[in-house]
Amino acid sequence: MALIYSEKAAKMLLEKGIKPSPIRLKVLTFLLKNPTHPTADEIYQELQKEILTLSKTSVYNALSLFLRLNLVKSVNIDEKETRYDANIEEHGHFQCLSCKQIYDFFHVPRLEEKEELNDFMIKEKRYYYYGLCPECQQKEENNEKFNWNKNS
Amino acid sequence: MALIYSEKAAKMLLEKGIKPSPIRLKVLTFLLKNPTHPTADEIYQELQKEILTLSKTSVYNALSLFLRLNLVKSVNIDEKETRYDANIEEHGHFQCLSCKQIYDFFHVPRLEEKEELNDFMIKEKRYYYYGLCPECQQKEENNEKFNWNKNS
DNA sequence: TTCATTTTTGTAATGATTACAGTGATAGTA
DNA sequence: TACTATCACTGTAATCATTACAAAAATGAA
Ligand SMILES: [Mn+2]
Ligand SMILES: [Mn+2]
Ligand SMILES: [Zn+2]
Ligand SMILES: [Zn+2]
Repeated sequence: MALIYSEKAAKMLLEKGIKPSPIRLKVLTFLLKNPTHPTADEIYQELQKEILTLSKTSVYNALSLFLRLNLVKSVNIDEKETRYDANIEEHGHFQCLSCKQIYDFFHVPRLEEKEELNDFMIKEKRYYYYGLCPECQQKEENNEKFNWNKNS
Repeated sequence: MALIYSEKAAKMLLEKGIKPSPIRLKVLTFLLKNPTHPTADEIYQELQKEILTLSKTSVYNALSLFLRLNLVKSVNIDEKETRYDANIEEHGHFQCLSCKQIYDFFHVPRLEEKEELNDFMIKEKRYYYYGLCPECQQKEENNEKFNWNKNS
C-alpha cells in the first residue's frame, strides 16, 4: 500500500518532467496517503520523524512546486493557514465550526450562473461551506438538554 | 447620499444594540459606500485622511465586532489578506487572476448536494471563482497577437 | 465633580509564509 | 580521478497581516 502511493507519486512527478527527489517524493506521497487536507506544518511535523534533517522551507518548496504544476490544490477554508489536497478533481469543502474538521463533498453541480459571468473566463471554482458536522450537532443538543435541566 | 449611508449605518448598529461610536460609524459607513471588498488596511488608509489619530487596531476592533454581529461578511478569496463586504446577502465572488479585481455574482442557486451533506447543518456557503475578467482576456489576446508578429 | 465603563490608541507579540545565502549532492566531462 | 555546473536542501532572517495587551481618552450616570 505504501509502495503504491510512492510509486504513484514518482510517476506523477516524472510525468510533469521534474526529478522525483527524496523530499518531493515524501511530501507528495504523504499527501496521497493522507487526504485530510494537512497544513504545511502538519506535513513537516510528520515527515520530520523520518527525515531528521528536514527543513520547513523544503516542504514549502515542494508544495509551491506542486501547486505550480497542478499536482495539488490549496484549500483556504480555514482562514489561518493554507491546507493542501492531492485530490485535484473539482469538489467542495465543508468545515465544522465546532471541531474544525474538514469534509469533502463531490456533488457541486450546475451553478447556472446565467448571463452574469458569461464574459468571464472561469478557470477554477471553490466551494467552502461552514456549519456543524453530525457529531457536533449531537453534542450541542446534549448541552442544551443539560443547560435546560440546570435552569429549571 | 453620504448622509443616507451614515444614517443607515447608525440604524444598523442601534438595531444590534451597540453604541454607534464615531469610529464604528465611519467604518460601517465606508463599507456601505464602497462595496469593493476593501481590506482592513484600505479602510484604515482612507479613514485616516479624516481621522488623523485613527489607529489600525480600532479598525480591526470595529470589523471583528461587525463580523460577530453579522453586519458584514469576510471574503477570503485573496489568500493574502481578508476583505470585508457589507453586502451580507448570499452571493459569490470572482477574482481576476491578472488584475486581481473582485466581482460579485448573485446567481448561486440550488447546489443539489443530494444526500452527501444531509446530516450536516450548513450555516454558510462561500463561492470563490478565479479566472480572467473580460478586460484582461482582451489584453491577453493582444499580447498573443503581438508575440505572433514578433516571432514571424 | 466623581467614578465606572466603554472606546480608542500605541506598541509589542504572534505566526504563517517568503527571501536569501550558503551547503551538499548529483551528474556529466575531461 | 578531478573539475564543474546545476540542482536540492537547509538554516536563518525578513515580511506582513492580525492579535494581545495595557494605557490613555471619552462618555455618561450619580
Ligand atoms: Mn478535498
Ligand atoms: Mn461581495
Ligand atoms: Zn464537528
Ligand atoms: Zn482582470
